[in-house]
Amino acid sequence: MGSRSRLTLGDLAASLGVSKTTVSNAFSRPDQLSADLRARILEAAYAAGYAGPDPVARMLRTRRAGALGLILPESLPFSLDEPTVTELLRGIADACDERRLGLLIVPGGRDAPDTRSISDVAVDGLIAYSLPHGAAALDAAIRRGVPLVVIDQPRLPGVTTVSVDDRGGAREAARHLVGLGHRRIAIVGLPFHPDGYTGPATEARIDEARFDVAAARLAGYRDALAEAGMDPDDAPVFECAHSDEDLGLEAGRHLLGRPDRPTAVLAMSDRLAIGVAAAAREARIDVPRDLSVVGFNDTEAAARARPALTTVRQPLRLKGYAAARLILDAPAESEGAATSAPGASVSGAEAGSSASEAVGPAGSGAGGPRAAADEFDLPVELVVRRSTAAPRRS
Amino acid sequence: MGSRSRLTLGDLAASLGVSKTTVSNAFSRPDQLSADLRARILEAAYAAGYAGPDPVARMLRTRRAGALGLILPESLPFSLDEPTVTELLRGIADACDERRLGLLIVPGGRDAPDTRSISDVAVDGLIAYSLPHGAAALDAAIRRGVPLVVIDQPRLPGVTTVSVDDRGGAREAARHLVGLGHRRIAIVGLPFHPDGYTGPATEARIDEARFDVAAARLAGYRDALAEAGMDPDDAPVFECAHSDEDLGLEAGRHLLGRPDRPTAVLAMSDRLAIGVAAAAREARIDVPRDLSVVGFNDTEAAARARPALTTVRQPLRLKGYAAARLILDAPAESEGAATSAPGASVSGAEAGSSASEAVGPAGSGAGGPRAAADEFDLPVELVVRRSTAAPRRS
DNA sequence: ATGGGCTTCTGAACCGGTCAAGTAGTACGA
DNA sequence: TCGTACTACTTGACCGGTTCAGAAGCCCAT
Repeated sequence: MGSRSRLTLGDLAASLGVSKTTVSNAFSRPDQLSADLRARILEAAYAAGYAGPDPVARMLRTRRAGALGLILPESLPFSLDEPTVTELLRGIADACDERRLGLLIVPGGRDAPDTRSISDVAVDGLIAYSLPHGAAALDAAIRRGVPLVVIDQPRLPGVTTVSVDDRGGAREAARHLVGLGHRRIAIVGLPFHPDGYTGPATEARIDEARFDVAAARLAGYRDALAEAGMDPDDAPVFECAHSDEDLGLEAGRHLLGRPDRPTAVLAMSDRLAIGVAAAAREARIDVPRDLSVVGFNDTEAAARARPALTTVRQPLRLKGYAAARLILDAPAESEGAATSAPGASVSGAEAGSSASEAVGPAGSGAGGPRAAADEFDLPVELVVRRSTAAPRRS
Repeated sequence: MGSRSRLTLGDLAASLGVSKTTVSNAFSRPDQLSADLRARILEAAYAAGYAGPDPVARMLRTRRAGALGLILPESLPFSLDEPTVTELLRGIADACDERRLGLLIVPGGRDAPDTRSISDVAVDGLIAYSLPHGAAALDAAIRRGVPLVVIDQPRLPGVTTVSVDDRGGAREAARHLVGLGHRRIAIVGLPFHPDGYTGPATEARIDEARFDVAAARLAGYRDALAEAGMDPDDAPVFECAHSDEDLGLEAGRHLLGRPDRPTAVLAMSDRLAIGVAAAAREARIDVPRDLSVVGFNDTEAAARARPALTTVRQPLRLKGYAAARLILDAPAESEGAATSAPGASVSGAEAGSSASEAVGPAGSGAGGPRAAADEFDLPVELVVRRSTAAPRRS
């Protein structure tokens, strides 16, 4: 009784007649004191209702927070609908669980100017996912000083980046259609800008795209169209503010209503593709006989769709895992016994050794012992299912 | 140059010839210094690459972590499959976003003896979801000293609890079947114990159930059976280790293969119910003509199922929101202008006022100004769809 | 006896901020 | 001319641990 303030390690030490250090050791370094005394201390602590050293005080001294921070492009309630995000989360959580680290989802509007939440959070590292180019949050994350890995964002000098070969995957997807004989191909895009716009994408919006994924995939599509001798700019692009079935439906209605109806649609996500297929069904256009549809990501829904969706598979979970591992392996870690990752091993992403992995545009430094390579592109793979076929003779 | 250590607020102050306090104020209390000086400080900070006060040091002094901790019954990769968890997460995130708080997912096996992760995490409050009775994690959470709210767990004296009326909902579900004329009713249960067991539930497992939800729902089912003059113990109970379609399928196969095939199944979750329906389809048993199936939770899948699932709706998102609000409103907060919650308002869960809401078994204290009531039961509602019908005359 | 090596425990500095109280300096009203 | 009030800034304690460099005691070989 008496003092109303919480019990501290010091109080406990005093009441036991030992030093703070010893009590501290009882909790954190059992080998530094006799088993006897330790038992006595723990017992007294328990009896007094002392739950152990204050985590924040400990963090301050040890400089470790025991958690990774994750910055998402949308608020969590929204993001949980997005299979790409949940898969990514699983991958990150895999890595966190291995190390018994917490996963802290950083609050706040992502393209908002207020970045307090990012500088105010106690984490050992930050992962930023699919932030728009130039986002204030990204700046704050960089300045924050903790190890940072960005996923699906434009390369920034000095910032470790994890992505997949979006452009290559998109190119494969488009080549697939071109190879089947399609010449009237429309594109349904992920957002180029974080402004909520849905509608035909103007060339200006595309040129100044702030979302890397949309830009890269579009570039890949156009690569293939150009290869085939077509004018890439002829393919109409319908931009959707989010990746969801409803907007895909809207895009599909728009594109299928055009006079020179496309014979194939390249959608930048499975959800959009599924929406497009729904629009086709609505208009009694058969997929794939009268319309081929290609998605992206190869989420579960793609295989379940009817017809099953041709799409581009990307290793989403691995992407999350790799990002987390890159942060966790970044600082010290003498690379000793490789007992860390049971099972999975980030393909080509094991830090160190092959700095040849770095393909950064602006050659990132003089190749010296720069801790880790700073760009990792995971492979993608075209998965051909039943939603694509040769166009009918017209 | 020189010192290799990170720049601190003190360094900055020294280099500017002002006091630490003033620099601190420049960041955290703009009104405490002249705009001029503030601008100069911020500029110098920016130039020096100082990202703002160290969050951990700040936390130590202010005793606020800016984050809520969430303890889940399973690891995150697993939990993300579970619609009940994601809905709950949304609700919690809603509340966190309102207050710009982070959401920290606490790592570690939930029924594991190692609770370090819980005492080592920097949070302003903890939410524990559906932990088994007697879990070490729960103990640790209680001892931790921060505000704690448990969801879907047995009432514990002094611990704020948020649940829904599981028993009442289950009772309604069973009454519905009884009312339709069913007499041979089987039950497919959520786990009673965290031991991974799947199979017929022995009476011993049920009596010592460690998961409150399963126990409460079973009790509700049995209430209704008893009301109808049936022996509640006659209804076979098949326990599933997790709530998923595959185990529901397994349960269905088991129950439908019995000599005295049930005419109806009460499943403790929609996913289990959907699995049971799949088993029926497999055995060419028509739902609802030859078998009625009732789920629980009313997740999205229930409405989408074919036939659409009769189920018990519970406000999952609200449950999460309410839990978070109870934590956030727990300590100070002078209840001034109610500008806090835009839109939503926890029905019956606004702290303060009606302490009559408290129905705790062990009268929680002498009714004095005990900050908040400590039990909140949200309502549930039976939703009748197409998966239930009267049994055929046999 | 002497001294090295161990185990066990202590004292004071430190982690990087925030807070309450206090000191100047200036303005205002009587 | 003084008291009051307010603004702009400073001082020193404090948040609750951990860490590093010893000190004290003990065992054992030399």
